[in-house]
Amino acid sequence: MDHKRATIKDIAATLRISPSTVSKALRDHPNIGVVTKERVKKLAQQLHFVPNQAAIRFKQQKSFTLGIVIPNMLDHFYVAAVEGFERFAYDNGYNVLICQSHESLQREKELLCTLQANRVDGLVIAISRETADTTHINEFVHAGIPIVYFIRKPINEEYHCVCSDVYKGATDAVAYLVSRGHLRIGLINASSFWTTSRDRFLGYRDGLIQHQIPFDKSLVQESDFTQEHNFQATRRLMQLPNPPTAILSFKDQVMLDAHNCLRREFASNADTIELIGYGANPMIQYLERPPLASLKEQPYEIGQKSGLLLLDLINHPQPGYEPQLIKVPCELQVFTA
Amino acid sequence: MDHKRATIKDIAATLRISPSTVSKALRDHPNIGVVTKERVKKLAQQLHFVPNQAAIRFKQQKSFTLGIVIPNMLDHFYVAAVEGFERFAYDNGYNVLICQSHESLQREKELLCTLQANRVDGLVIAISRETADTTHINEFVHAGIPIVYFIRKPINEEYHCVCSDVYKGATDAVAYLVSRGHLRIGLINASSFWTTSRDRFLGYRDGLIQHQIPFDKSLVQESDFTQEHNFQATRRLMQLPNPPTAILSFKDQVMLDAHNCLRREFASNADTIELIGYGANPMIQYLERPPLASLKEQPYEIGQKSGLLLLDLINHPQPGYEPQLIKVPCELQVFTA
DNA sequence: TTGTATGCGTTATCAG
DNA sequence: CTGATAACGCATACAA
Repeated sequence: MDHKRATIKDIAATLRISPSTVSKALRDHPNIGVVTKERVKKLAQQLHFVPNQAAIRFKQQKSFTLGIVIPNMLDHFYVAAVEGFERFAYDNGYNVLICQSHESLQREKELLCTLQANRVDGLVIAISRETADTTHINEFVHAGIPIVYFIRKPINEEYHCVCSDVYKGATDAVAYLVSRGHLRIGLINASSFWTTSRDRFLGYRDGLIQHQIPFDKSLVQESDFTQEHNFQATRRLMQLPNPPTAILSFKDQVMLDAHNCLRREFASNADTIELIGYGANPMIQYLERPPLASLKEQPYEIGQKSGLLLLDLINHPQPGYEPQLIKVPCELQVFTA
Repeated sequence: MDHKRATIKDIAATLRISPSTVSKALRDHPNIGVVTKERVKKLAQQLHFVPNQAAIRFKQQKSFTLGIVIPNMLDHFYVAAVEGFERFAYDNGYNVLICQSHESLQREKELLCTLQANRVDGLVIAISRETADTTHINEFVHAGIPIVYFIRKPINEEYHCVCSDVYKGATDAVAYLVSRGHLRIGLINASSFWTTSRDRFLGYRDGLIQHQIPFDKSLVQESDFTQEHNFQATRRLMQLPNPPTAILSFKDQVMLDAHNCLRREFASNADTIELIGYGANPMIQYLERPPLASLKEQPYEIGQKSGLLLLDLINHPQPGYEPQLIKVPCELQVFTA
């Protein structure tokens, strides 16, 4: 039963025709007679012939494999982004190697090395928290492998990028909070290495300015994605002489920790502080007293568009391709009635 | 910059030695002189030489790639299992193709076909909800590709399998509920195709018997993972003439829906009904009134052990390998103080 | 110690 | 319409 798998040669030998004829017949090459095609295809079926991708890849000098690097898969946001990308890739005949950096620069470097050894035809990456230096990524660019940043992009690199329109999201959130009477609005933001942080900040600041609310930099705190730091950032805000009455957070995860912190440590105001995050995490529906709102992003579309852009770069390599910056809208979703 | 990548031939030509010498030198073959090795390695570095895995795979007739098929990645449990598997695979020089069936048999078949075309060296699979027939999987077995079922296994197939010891988990849960005075304990279970459902059921039933509690089959309901059905199953239990005072659920997701259903539709008893699920979902920490407990499983270890077993099967192919059944313990984690 | 020859499965090119 | 041949990058058995 488990003898070697059938190859084109086997088919050719059995049918006493040449391998190249078989190859063409299987792929419906116009130069092959209908009768021959039929015979070949029939036998191929009988032998459970499946073309050896390894050989094709080798021959074509193309791996038909794309790499996608994300910080982790515990975040539904990234999972959805991967799915959008993967679906698009599969539909176009590509495999996808999914890699998690776990927010480690070291690991990210190793992954890129593996991906390079695997001769991926293209790469989509959301850089790790630690990725301030991008030499390892630029190596890919030098090797001529198309790259698309997505979700997170280093602030000083001008490359193709697909991400949420977090700027508009922030201004919308601020506008909504102002409409509910808030004048002291806090921001818990993430690494300033990323454009996605800077854009949230700019949206927040411009949102305030649009409503003639003075910008107060003590109301802006930085955190990462650890519960510890999220709690600390929340405390710093709440211990201000004039604490905020509403907080916009970089992500729902951060918002949930802030929510928890308020409940445990600032119980007296916990219910009056209104919170908005990014992501519209589906788990929020299970909370008894949900936060105010979240900016619902479209990670699936982000993944899809990254794939579209990447394949375009692969199929139409142009030296001076102007860096594309694609922004996918996000929308305020209000939880409390 | 983006000219073709260096190959062994390039190095050989530059150094005016033969490709095979280069090949051996790079892999520290004992037959090569130290001086030559040095020269080769130095130049390889300079040229940023990375061995072409595609060629190696082709040559070796091995893909150094493993497949892992799971229902989806939205469930942290599967994500952790994938991670355990992946880490183990990477550490042993294998790549991993992660595939999601999205609980669709059709998609599962397509995925297996792709994996076969990619000549994966082995496969780990948690079958979809719809997978009652396993012909498509048996094809792999016939092709001589090692397979390990994990997490979910069809009830009528005797193959290698790694999963949680859900039987013991269920008896433990029942024992704990009994110790808290419960005599009417419900069970919301999943598809009876799976051993993992049957074992939960057996553990539940035997647990009751051990405590001289009569088994009442109306207390056992089946659901899938949709919120709709989870709500329905909960309603069916609560609308019994003599409803349960505690419910054991197939998964935390099911338990959370039951929790929600109770709160919304049976508010008067919502707080007295004690709930136990499987999975110890980390999001539970954010609930104000968490359920009673959850059986904490060890998905990472399950993934790891699946990898270990799979690699063993790949490296020591034995025709009459006795099917291994590996059970990873799970432990009751109590949330309410 | 080093080099030469061969083949893995497929496809592209060119000749018949 | 069909077939022969070469090539992709590497590893290996064998020859020198």
